[in-house]
Amino acid sequence: MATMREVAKLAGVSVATVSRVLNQNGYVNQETEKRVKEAIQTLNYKPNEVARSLYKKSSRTIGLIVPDISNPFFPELVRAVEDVMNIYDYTVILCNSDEKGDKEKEYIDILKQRYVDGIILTTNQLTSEELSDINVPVVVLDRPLDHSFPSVVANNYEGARMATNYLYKQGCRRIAHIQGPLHVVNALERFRGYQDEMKSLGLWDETLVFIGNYQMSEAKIATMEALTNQKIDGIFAGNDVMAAGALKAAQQLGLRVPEDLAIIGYDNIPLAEMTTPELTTISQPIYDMGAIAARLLVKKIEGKPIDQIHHVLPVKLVRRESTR
Amino acid sequence: MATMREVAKLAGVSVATVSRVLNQNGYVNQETEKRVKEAIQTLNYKPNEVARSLYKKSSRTIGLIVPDISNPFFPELVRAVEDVMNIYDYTVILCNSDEKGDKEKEYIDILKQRYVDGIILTTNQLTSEELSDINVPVVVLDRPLDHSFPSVVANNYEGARMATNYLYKQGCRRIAHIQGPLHVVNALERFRGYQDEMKSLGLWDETLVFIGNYQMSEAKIATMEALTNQKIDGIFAGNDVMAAGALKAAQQLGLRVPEDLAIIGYDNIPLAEMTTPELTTISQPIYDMGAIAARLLVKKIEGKPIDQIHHVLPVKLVRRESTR
DNA sequence: CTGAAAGCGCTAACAA
DNA sequence: TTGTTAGCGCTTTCAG
Repeated sequence: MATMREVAKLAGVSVATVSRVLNQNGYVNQETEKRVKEAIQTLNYKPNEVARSLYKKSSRTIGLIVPDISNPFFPELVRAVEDVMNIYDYTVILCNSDEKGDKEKEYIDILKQRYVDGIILTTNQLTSEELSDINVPVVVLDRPLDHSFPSVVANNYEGARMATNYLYKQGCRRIAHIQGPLHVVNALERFRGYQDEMKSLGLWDETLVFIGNYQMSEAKIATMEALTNQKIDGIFAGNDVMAAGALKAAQQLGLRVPEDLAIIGYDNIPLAEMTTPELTTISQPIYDMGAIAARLLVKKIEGKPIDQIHHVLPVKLVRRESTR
Repeated sequence: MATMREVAKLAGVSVATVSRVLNQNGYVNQETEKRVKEAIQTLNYKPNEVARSLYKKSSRTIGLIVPDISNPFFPELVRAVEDVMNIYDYTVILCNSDEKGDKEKEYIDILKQRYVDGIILTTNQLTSEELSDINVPVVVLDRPLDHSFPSVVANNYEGARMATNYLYKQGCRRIAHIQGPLHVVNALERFRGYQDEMKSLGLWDETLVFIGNYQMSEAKIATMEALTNQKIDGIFAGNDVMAAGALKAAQQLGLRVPEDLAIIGYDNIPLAEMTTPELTTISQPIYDMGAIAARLLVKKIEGKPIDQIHHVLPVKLVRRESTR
């Protein structure tokens, strides 16, 4: 890797001049500019980003903290963030927090030590007080915190009501809910949406609620148990992975889906089209969420005006085969 | 963020001394060491990694280039790499190449500009000549290149023979193959394994081979067509995603799986357990592959001796419900 | 329009 | 055992 000094020498100018043509700031003679550009070409010079970062206190890098990239909801989100950041010439450091506040904090420190220009957080173990002294632009994605940071979330509450109501309209009256971990805000909101809808339908019964922890295996076990002990004709699962688990349980018990039991998931991850029957689900604009968050972060970093701080994206029902 | 100078001032010593206690090199008085440590504590000092990188020409960061994180094979691989790198205090920059040589090259340049200490490549668009002047430690993962770089791959050829032979032993005689994109080395090897096994079984017939491009939808369409035009009693799909597509096609045509048609996939991604029937598949130790590659890279970076340069990990057959 | 020089925060000789 | 100094490669005043 050639250095700027070498380019300068070859072009017969000072490093300051090279820097000027590189960053297109300051005045520089047409002639010299051409010579410098040639030198850059022949040496295949690429500026050293580390040196640049040290001076600028900014690294054209952002941190992206997700709970776990192997959770099928996140790959698309991560991809979207990477795509957008790539357009703006930022690089992304990926961090898996496993929903642990400690790991999140640790990563935030590590990222700050590297002069990241911003952080996208997909997590909510940290309170906003703990984040208050972070002094790096932050955008919160998928997991709302409070109103102190720009955020991009989908309308979990509405989606849950929509799902529950759809099952009702399909004729279900004993509608169970398999809930995700309630310390995860969106799981809580989905539960609330379900609860409110059931109440307004006059169908609320707390024994219809089960814990699935966003895991297929746990959801399957919980569903097995629920289905054998209760009369249930519809299930609203807190995510698609749990819906797949519920589907398995139903099939194992010899129930027909959707005839005997309707199932609806949440997220619309690729898996939802791969099961048989395919899953009816609430679709979140996952890619858009990531892309919007990334754009928001870039604007914050560059100090550009932000028209809207909090984005609540609409969700929609995708009818497939697991409901009538 | 406090700087070293501030720590030095507070402790009443020179920055050199602070550096010494920080890096535990050189001699330093017990007393002063204590004072320095206190100062570090009270200021909550964290060394500036960028400055450190500039001097050391090393950033405790590695680049991980994958084709596409949304392809369900990669999240687990990425997770493994991140986990291991995290243990050794390295940070990972994620790059999606979409199998494009240009993007790969571009990312490699960007990574080098940032003084990454190493790169893990999960791709094979670049020839080893193009990579020869890279002068950064590289480990090749999942997609073998040639023998110039350390590599970690699973035994694709054996896996394919195993899958094909298993279908044969289950009584299948007209065994089709849905192949992945042949410019992807592992897809090619799986095809070769299938071909060789079919030949040695005396069953080889080139009209039994279809293109699925590692995509569910394409595999579904190809299977539909194949199934209506041909007599086929077994399908070996180049990956699980395509196996899921084949399964859908079969079900849509009213074929029973595995009774009328046996299907076997490849990869053993989580999806394989979510379909009904669950997919019999060839299991690759995905997490291990990532972890071994990461360990290999760390050893290369730290100049430690490497006992084995090329790792070909064994695969195994996982019997589930899509075969008899 | 251009160059010299200082400095981003850290590390590693070299002296003391 | 400690401080001084130079320098990693770049950017930006400040003089010319």
